[in-house]
Amino acid sequence: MQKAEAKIPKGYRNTKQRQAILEILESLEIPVHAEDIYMKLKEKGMNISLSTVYRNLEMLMSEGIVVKSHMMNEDKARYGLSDKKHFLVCESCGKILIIDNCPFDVFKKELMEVHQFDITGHSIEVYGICPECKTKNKKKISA
Amino acid sequence: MQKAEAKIPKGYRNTKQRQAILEILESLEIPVHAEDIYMKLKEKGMNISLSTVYRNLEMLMSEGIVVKSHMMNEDKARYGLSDKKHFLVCESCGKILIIDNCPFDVFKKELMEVHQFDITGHSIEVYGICPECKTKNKKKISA
DNA sequence: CTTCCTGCAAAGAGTTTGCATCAAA
DNA sequence: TTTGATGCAAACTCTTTGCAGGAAG
Repeated sequence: MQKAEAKIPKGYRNTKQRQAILEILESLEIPVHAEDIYMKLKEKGMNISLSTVYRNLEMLMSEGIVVKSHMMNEDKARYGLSDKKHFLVCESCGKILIIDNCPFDVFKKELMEVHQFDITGHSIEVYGICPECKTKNKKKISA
Repeated sequence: MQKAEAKIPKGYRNTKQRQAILEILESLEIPVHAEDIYMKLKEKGMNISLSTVYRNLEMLMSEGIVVKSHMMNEDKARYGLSDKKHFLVCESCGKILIIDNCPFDVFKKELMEVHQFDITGHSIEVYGICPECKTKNKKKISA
């Protein structure tokens, strides 16, 4: 199974900033804050501004390539390619895992019938405590 | 099945603003913006400030009584009692329905085993087009 | 009385926008 | 050459915070 490569959609110019933003998003396992993208590109020596990042993210969202999500307990949004949209978040350390087998489709049909909605998408975030944090907490208690 | 009534948790003073915020939350079917709560109380003639609303929402969240959620395409958070946390949102008109039978528990066990997480909570938002908007769109096209 | 809570105003933080310049096509 | 895209700075909006006065217990 090959990774689908996100490309700049037709009708938009191929600028190096735009290209770089897409590459960053592809290289990441989890969705990130707009400023993370900005910082990573700055570190690479690229001349880019935060507004360019935001403007491109907005364009990519409108084209369905990027999905925006808000984690509980976070004040800023995260952005990621649209195939990474189901998360398992550790409430203790903030670690984020991607859930790749989404069981939602089973439920989707029922939901469409009951509410007569045409379902276009969904977003799932699951919160919990990761194995590492569970271990740390045990140590604290027994110490 | 009787509706569980949310009360001001122990250790906090019983002020009329706090009480009123809780009553508003109980009276609503769907989660609302902080400013909605503020406006509703202002309309009722209550002397209250937006910061009081935010401070109380924060307290209620820390006590697990209120849940904060960000809808896609919205810039501000919504707050609701914690039993109302699964939404069906119309992308066209913004209408929000509560999904009350959450199928997630089936999946939860598997997730805990695979990732060794202690699952503490989750959030689900489903997006689509509601029946009314489907009808409107059809009319537009045929006109 | 004591301490928490509130209202007000100001500060903060993330995101958006206006505008002149730059570069893709 | 044309027009979309960028960088910078300023503007906006939601949310948080400091502080002095007020109310709950």
